[in-house]
Amino acid sequence: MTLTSGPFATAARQQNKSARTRARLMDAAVEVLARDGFEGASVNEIVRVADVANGTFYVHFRDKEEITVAVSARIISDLTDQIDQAMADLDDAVERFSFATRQFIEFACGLPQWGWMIIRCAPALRDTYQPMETHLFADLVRGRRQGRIPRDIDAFLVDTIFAMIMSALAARLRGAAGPEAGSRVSELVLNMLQVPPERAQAVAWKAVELREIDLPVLPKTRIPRPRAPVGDGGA
Amino acid sequence: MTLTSGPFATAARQQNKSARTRARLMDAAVEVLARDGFEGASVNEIVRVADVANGTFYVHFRDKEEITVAVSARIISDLTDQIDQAMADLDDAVERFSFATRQFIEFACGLPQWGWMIIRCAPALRDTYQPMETHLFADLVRGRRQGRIPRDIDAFLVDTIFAMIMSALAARLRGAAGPEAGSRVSELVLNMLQVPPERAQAVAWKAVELREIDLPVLPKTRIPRPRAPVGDGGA
DNA sequence: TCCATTTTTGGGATATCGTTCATTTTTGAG
DNA sequence: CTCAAAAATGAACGATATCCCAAAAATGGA
Repeated sequence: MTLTSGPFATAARQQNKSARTRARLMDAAVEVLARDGFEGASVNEIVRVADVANGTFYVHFRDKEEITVAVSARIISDLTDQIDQAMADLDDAVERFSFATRQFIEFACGLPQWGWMIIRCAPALRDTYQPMETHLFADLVRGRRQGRIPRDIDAFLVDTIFAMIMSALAARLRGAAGPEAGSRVSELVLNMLQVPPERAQAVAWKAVELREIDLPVLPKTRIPRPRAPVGDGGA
Repeated sequence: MTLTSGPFATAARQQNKSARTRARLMDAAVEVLARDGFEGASVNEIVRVADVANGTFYVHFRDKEEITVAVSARIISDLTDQIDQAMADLDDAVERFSFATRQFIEFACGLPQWGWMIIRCAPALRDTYQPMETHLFADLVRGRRQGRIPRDIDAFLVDTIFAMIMSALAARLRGAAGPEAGSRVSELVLNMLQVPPERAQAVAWKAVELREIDLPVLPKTRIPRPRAPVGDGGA
């Protein structure tokens, strides 16, 4: 099954053993969380999938929540970084929104386990997933300031938009919607924001070159072992 | 704690012992499902809350899924019945939509456990909750036919709208939104459907008399014991 | 090659899970 | 009240959960 494959394991292949084991646990966690959801997942199932002894888990993580947060935070951070980078040259906030939405959905479809994991864990770990909404918020406020979004932006609205995007992703993952899902939900959101319909449609359906997100996880190049004089027990 | 209170238990107070125990289990299930979600809920926890012996559970239900479906189906059915009834005199589909949405959110806020339970179980039991979307679908198609909703209606769109309503309900339940949540999300949906903005606003914010949903569960008036020569299992 | 350090191991303590079923308690018609 | 039918009980079972820790294995610099 999932032995040394998986995005985290692949990215950690050059690192020391501890990091590699940690990465395998994280890959396994994604698989289990995607399948069973946060409440339904168990540490035992994660170590089983990772093909690692159960005691090993507790060397790396305190409990289910910690590994979930670790995995989620890493995925969110890498994903938003890469999407930000891919649209570095886009100034128009409306186009940015549509691009990011489409890129996000298509990406999460390429790694369905990541998609499902996000969908099933976001409600249970709201503050961990907050950065995604914050990003969204920022772009929308920008569009408002640019005069391209007539409607006022606030937290309730951003929450609503986030729910719409997640719903579209879920539909896509379960096969109820095709690749057009991103454009459709983009257009719906822009209509909701009272962007002129012609413009909403033009932006949402404009052909864009969706980047193939590198490898979801970049190694973060950590040197194997710098120099560790004495062990000290933290809190 | 939750001894003989709870909506199901109250409604079953006049029925035979079996029905009363069943009702207590259902009340307890709602409490546990609201707190722990579907995957996280356990039969043991349900019987603990219901203050009933563990073996008793299996006299009434096969497993966790069965009681969840039973509870959900009953709640959905009662709720949609009552909302339908409350808007029997409303013809305009746009007004019907806004009314139903607002009534639904306010109702689920009055019984927060029911609200949380719906939010946390709907994703896991999609087909059980399908009737809600079907109702929504019907009203929207009606509005389309009436010429009041310019945008075409399809499953993807209804899914999106459902997600928006659930999101608004969640915001309301967690205290992030006030009583205006229903009107806000109504207006957003109507904008999305390309209903003229003035009309959307007028309909969504029009003062309506929200009915206090009776007792969520009506007894279904089953005579305590009519005369039962042989037991028969109705579907 | 050797060996101190890092890392993994897997079994054990303890708790809870779902489920069954022989037994006890409750119910209500006669 | 009597007593057969209906309902509820809770002890007991095996599976599985979390978490810890003494011991074994792997690692990598000298």
